[in-house]
Amino acid sequence: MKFATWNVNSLSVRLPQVLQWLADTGTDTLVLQETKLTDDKFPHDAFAQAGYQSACFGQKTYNGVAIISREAVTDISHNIPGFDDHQARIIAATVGDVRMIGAYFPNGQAPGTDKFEYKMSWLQALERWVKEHLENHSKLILAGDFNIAPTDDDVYDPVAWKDQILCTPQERTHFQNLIALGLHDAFRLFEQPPKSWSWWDYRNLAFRKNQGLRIDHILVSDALKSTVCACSIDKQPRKNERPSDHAPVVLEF
DNA sequence: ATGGCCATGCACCATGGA
Repeated sequence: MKFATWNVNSLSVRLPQVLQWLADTGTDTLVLQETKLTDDKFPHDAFAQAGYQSACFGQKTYNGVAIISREAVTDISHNIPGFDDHQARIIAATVGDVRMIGAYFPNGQAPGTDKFEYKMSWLQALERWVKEHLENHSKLILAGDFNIAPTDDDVYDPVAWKDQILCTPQERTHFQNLIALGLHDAFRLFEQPPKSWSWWDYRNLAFRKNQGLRIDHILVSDALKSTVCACSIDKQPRKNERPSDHAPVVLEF
Protein backbone atom coordinates (compact mmCIF):
# COMPACT_ATOMS: atom_id res chain seq x y z
CA MET A 1 0.00 0.00 0.00
CA LYS A 2 1.43 3.30 -1.11
CA PHE A 3 0.25 6.42 0.70
CA ALA A 4 1.38 10.00 0.12
CA THR A 5 0.85 13.60 1.14
CA TRP A 6 1.43 16.62 -1.10
CA ASN A 7 0.88 20.34 -0.70
CA VAL A 8 0.11 21.25 -4.31
CA ASN A 9 -0.29 25.04 -3.89
CA SER A 10 -3.40 25.28 -6.08
CA LEU A 11 -4.93 22.15 -7.55
CA SER A 12 -6.20 24.12 -10.56
CA VAL A 13 -2.63 24.83 -11.57
CA ARG A 14 -1.19 21.47 -10.50
CA LEU A 15 -3.91 18.99 -11.56
CA PRO A 16 -2.02 17.70 -14.63
CA GLN A 17 1.08 17.16 -12.48
CA VAL A 18 -0.89 15.33 -9.81
CA LEU A 19 -2.50 13.01 -12.37
CA GLN A 20 0.86 12.35 -14.00
CA TRP A 21 2.49 11.67 -10.65
CA LEU A 22 -0.26 9.24 -9.62
CA ALA A 23 0.20 7.38 -12.91
CA ASP A 24 4.00 7.35 -12.57
CA THR A 25 4.11 6.20 -8.97
CA GLY A 26 1.01 4.02 -8.61
CA THR A 27 0.13 5.71 -5.35
CA ASP A 28 -2.97 4.19 -3.74
CA THR A 29 -4.04 7.04 -1.51
CA LEU A 30 -2.99 10.69 -1.62
CA VAL A 31 -3.90 13.55 0.69
CA LEU A 32 -3.62 17.03 -0.78
CA GLN A 33 -3.23 20.42 0.85
CA GLU A 34 -3.72 23.94 -0.44
CA THR A 35 -6.14 22.92 -3.16
CA LYS A 36 -7.54 26.50 -3.08
CA LEU A 37 -10.79 25.27 -4.61
CA THR A 38 -14.38 25.43 -3.47
CA ASP A 39 -16.03 22.00 -3.48
CA ASP A 40 -18.18 22.82 -6.53
CA LYS A 41 -14.98 23.29 -8.58
CA PHE A 42 -13.19 20.13 -7.42
CA PRO A 43 -12.11 17.91 -10.37
CA HIS A 44 -13.74 14.66 -9.21
CA ASP A 45 -14.21 13.51 -12.83
CA ALA A 46 -10.55 13.82 -13.74
CA PHE A 47 -9.58 11.64 -10.78
CA ALA A 48 -12.41 9.18 -11.49
CA GLN A 49 -11.11 8.72 -15.04
CA ALA A 50 -7.73 7.89 -13.56
CA GLY A 51 -9.34 5.29 -11.31
CA TYR A 52 -9.55 7.25 -8.08
CA GLN A 53 -12.38 8.43 -5.95
CA SER A 54 -12.02 11.72 -4.19
CA ALA A 55 -13.36 13.65 -1.25
CA CYS A 56 -12.69 17.33 -0.77
CA PHE A 57 -13.09 20.09 1.76
CA GLY A 58 -12.18 23.43 0.30
CA GLN A 59 -12.68 27.17 0.20
CA LYS A 60 -11.90 30.04 -2.10
CA THR A 61 -8.29 31.31 -2.50
CA TYR A 62 -6.79 29.79 0.64
CA ASN A 63 -6.31 26.38 2.26
CA GLY A 64 -8.41 23.43 1.10
CA VAL A 65 -7.72 19.71 1.53
CA ALA A 66 -8.69 16.49 -0.23
CA ILE A 67 -8.19 12.75 -0.23
CA ILE A 68 -7.76 10.77 -3.45
CA SER A 69 -7.97 6.99 -3.24
CA ARG A 70 -8.26 3.86 -5.35
CA GLU A 71 -10.01 2.05 -2.54
CA ALA A 72 -13.28 3.37 -1.15
CA VAL A 73 -13.07 6.18 1.39
CA THR A 74 -15.67 6.17 4.15
CA ASP A 75 -16.59 8.09 7.29
CA ILE A 76 -15.34 11.40 5.95
CA SER A 77 -15.06 14.26 8.43
CA HIS A 78 -13.91 17.86 8.24
CA ASN A 79 -11.77 19.94 10.61
CA ILE A 80 -11.60 19.42 14.38
CA PRO A 81 -14.88 18.72 16.17
CA GLY A 82 -15.58 21.35 18.80
CA PHE A 83 -13.00 23.78 17.40
CA ASP A 84 -14.71 26.64 15.63
CA ASP A 85 -12.70 27.20 12.47
CA HIS A 86 -13.53 29.13 9.31
CA GLN A 87 -10.57 27.67 7.44
CA ALA A 88 -10.70 24.34 5.56
CA ARG A 89 -7.67 22.51 6.95
CA ILE A 90 -8.49 18.87 7.74
CA ILE A 91 -10.13 15.97 5.97
CA ALA A 92 -10.26 12.59 7.66
CA ALA A 93 -11.43 9.31 6.16
CA THR A 94 -11.19 5.56 6.55
CA VAL A 95 -9.55 3.48 3.82
CA GLY A 96 -9.62 -0.26 4.50
CA ASP A 97 -8.81 -0.60 8.18
CA VAL A 98 -6.71 2.58 8.35
CA ARG A 99 -7.95 5.93 9.59
CA MET A 100 -6.25 8.74 7.67
CA ILE A 101 -6.12 12.39 8.65
CA GLY A 102 -4.91 14.80 5.99
CA ALA A 103 -4.09 18.20 7.45
CA TYR A 104 -2.89 21.60 6.39
CA PHE A 105 -1.51 23.11 9.59
CA PRO A 106 -1.61 26.90 9.93
CA ASN A 107 1.49 28.76 8.87
CA GLY A 108 1.57 31.10 11.87
CA GLN A 109 3.28 34.03 10.09
CA ALA A 110 5.51 35.08 13.02
CA PRO A 111 5.62 34.65 16.81
CA GLY A 112 3.59 37.34 18.55
CA THR A 113 1.01 37.73 15.77
CA ASP A 114 -2.67 36.77 15.81
CA LYS A 115 -1.92 34.10 13.25
CA PHE A 116 0.65 32.54 15.58
CA GLU A 117 -1.92 32.47 18.39
CA TYR A 118 -4.37 30.79 16.01
CA LYS A 119 -1.73 28.21 15.15
CA MET A 120 -1.13 27.48 18.85
CA SER A 121 -4.81 27.03 19.68
CA TRP A 122 -5.35 24.97 16.50
CA LEU A 123 -2.47 22.68 17.51
CA GLN A 124 -3.82 22.29 21.03
CA ALA A 125 -7.25 21.37 19.69
CA LEU A 126 -5.68 18.94 17.22
CA GLU A 127 -3.81 17.14 19.99
CA ARG A 128 -7.01 16.73 22.03
CA TRP A 129 -8.86 15.36 19.03
CA VAL A 130 -6.09 13.02 17.80
CA LYS A 131 -5.73 11.61 21.32
CA GLU A 132 -9.45 10.70 21.33
CA HIS A 133 -9.25 9.48 17.77
CA LEU A 134 -6.46 7.04 18.64
CA GLU A 135 -8.69 5.38 21.21
CA ASN A 136 -11.09 4.36 18.42
CA HIS A 137 -8.61 3.85 15.57
CA SER A 138 -5.48 1.85 16.37
CA LYS A 139 -4.22 2.13 12.77
CA LEU A 140 -3.97 5.86 12.26
CA ILE A 141 -2.04 8.12 9.88
CA LEU A 142 -1.71 11.84 10.51
CA ALA A 143 -0.18 13.37 7.40
CA GLY A 144 0.13 16.69 5.69
CA ASP A 145 1.84 20.04 5.64
CA PHE A 146 2.60 20.54 9.34
CA ASN A 147 4.35 23.88 8.85
CA ILE A 148 6.77 22.73 11.57
CA ALA A 149 10.41 21.73 11.13
CA PRO A 150 10.70 19.31 14.08
CA THR A 151 14.46 19.64 14.70
CA ASP A 152 17.47 21.58 13.45
CA ASP A 153 18.25 18.57 11.24
CA ASP A 154 15.15 19.51 9.28
CA VAL A 155 16.44 23.00 8.45
CA TYR A 156 19.11 23.91 5.88
CA ASP A 157 20.36 26.84 7.96
CA PRO A 158 19.36 26.36 11.60
CA VAL A 159 21.22 29.49 12.72
CA ALA A 160 19.37 31.77 10.31
CA TRP A 161 16.05 30.07 11.13
CA LYS A 162 16.51 29.97 14.91
CA ASP A 163 13.23 30.99 16.59
CA GLN A 164 11.76 31.90 13.21
CA ILE A 165 8.32 30.72 12.18
CA LEU A 166 8.18 26.94 11.54
CA CYS A 167 11.17 26.52 13.88
CA THR A 168 10.13 28.06 17.20
CA PRO A 169 10.39 26.01 20.41
CA GLN A 170 6.61 26.40 20.90
CA GLU A 171 5.86 24.81 17.53
CA ARG A 172 8.39 22.04 18.13
CA THR A 173 6.85 21.30 21.52
CA HIS A 174 3.50 20.83 19.80
CA PHE A 175 5.08 18.44 17.31
CA GLN A 176 6.50 16.44 20.24
CA ASN A 177 3.09 16.48 21.91
CA LEU A 178 1.71 14.66 18.86
CA ILE A 179 4.56 12.15 19.01
CA ALA A 180 3.87 11.64 22.73
CA LEU A 181 0.34 10.49 21.89
CA GLY A 182 1.93 7.36 20.44
CA LEU A 183 2.73 8.50 16.91
CA HIS A 184 5.97 8.04 14.96
CA ASP A 185 7.62 10.28 12.38
CA ALA A 186 7.69 7.68 9.58
CA PHE A 187 10.49 9.45 7.71
CA ARG A 188 12.83 9.00 10.68
CA LEU A 189 12.11 5.29 11.00
CA PHE A 190 14.57 4.82 8.14
CA GLU A 191 18.06 5.90 7.20
CA GLN A 192 17.71 9.05 5.10
CA PRO A 193 20.03 11.18 3.01
CA PRO A 194 21.33 14.17 4.97
CA LYS A 195 19.71 17.50 4.09
CA SER A 196 16.36 16.01 3.19
CA TRP A 197 13.69 18.65 2.76
CA SER A 198 10.08 18.70 1.63
CA TRP A 199 9.78 22.43 0.88
CA TRP A 200 12.01 24.91 -0.92
CA ASP A 201 11.25 28.61 -1.30
CA TYR A 202 10.42 29.67 -4.85
CA ARG A 203 12.92 32.50 -4.42
CA ASN A 204 16.72 32.59 -4.38
CA LEU A 205 17.17 29.43 -6.46
CA ALA A 206 16.47 27.61 -3.22
CA PHE A 207 15.71 24.25 -4.84
CA ARG A 208 18.83 24.25 -6.98
CA LYS A 209 20.88 25.14 -3.92
CA ASN A 210 18.94 22.62 -1.82
CA GLN A 211 17.99 25.25 0.74
CA GLY A 212 14.83 23.93 2.27
CA LEU A 213 12.94 22.67 5.28
CA ARG A 214 11.28 19.39 6.15
CA ILE A 215 7.80 20.51 7.16
CA ASP A 216 5.60 17.88 5.48
CA HIS A 217 5.23 14.78 7.57
CA ILE A 218 3.57 11.39 7.91
CA LEU A 219 2.99 10.26 11.47
CA VAL A 220 1.87 6.67 12.07
CA SER A 221 0.40 4.97 15.13
CA ASP A 222 2.08 2.06 16.96
CA ALA A 223 -0.15 -0.48 15.25
CA LEU A 224 0.90 0.78 11.82
CA LYS A 225 4.56 1.31 12.62
CA SER A 226 5.34 -2.41 12.52
CA THR A 227 3.97 -2.71 8.97
CA VAL A 228 5.69 0.37 7.53
CA CYS A 229 8.42 -0.67 5.09
CA ALA A 230 9.55 2.65 3.55
CA CYS A 231 9.17 6.40 3.75
CA SER A 232 10.77 8.95 1.45
CA ILE A 233 10.48 12.40 -0.09
CA ASP A 234 9.99 12.41 -3.86
CA LYS A 235 11.89 15.44 -5.17
CA GLN A 236 11.02 14.63 -8.78
CA PRO A 237 7.86 16.76 -9.05
CA ARG A 238 9.75 19.77 -7.64
CA LYS A 239 11.81 19.63 -10.86
CA ASN A 240 8.74 20.07 -13.05
CA GLU A 241 7.95 23.25 -14.89
CA ARG A 242 5.69 25.38 -12.67
CA PRO A 243 6.17 23.10 -9.66
CA SER A 244 4.56 23.33 -6.27
CA ASP A 245 7.02 24.62 -3.70
CA HIS A 246 6.46 21.35 -1.77
CA ALA A 247 7.45 17.80 -2.69
CA PRO A 248 5.32 14.74 -1.89
CA VAL A 249 6.18 12.52 1.08
CA VAL A 250 5.55 8.84 0.40
CA LEU A 251 4.83 5.98 2.81
CA GLU A 252 4.77 2.29 1.99
CA PHE A 253 3.19 -0.20 4.33
C1' DA B 1 29.06 38.70 -10.25
C1' DT B 2 24.46 39.38 -8.75
C1' DG B 3 19.89 38.56 -7.89
C1' DG B 4 16.23 36.26 -9.24
C1' DC B 5 8.92 33.65 -6.42
C1' DC B 6 4.11 32.31 -7.10
C1' DA B 7 -1.13 32.10 -6.80
C1' DT B 8 -5.26 34.63 -6.21
C1' DG B 9 -8.61 38.23 -6.82
C1' DC B 10 -9.81 41.71 -8.89
C1' DA B 11 -7.21 44.73 -10.99
C1' DC B 12 -2.74 46.25 -13.16
C1' DC B 13 -1.41 46.09 -7.01
C1' DA B 14 -2.06 43.81 -2.33
C1' DT B 15 -2.00 39.79 0.40
C1' DG B 16 -0.45 35.45 1.97
C1' DG B 17 2.54 31.75 1.83
C1' DA B 18 6.87 29.64 4.51
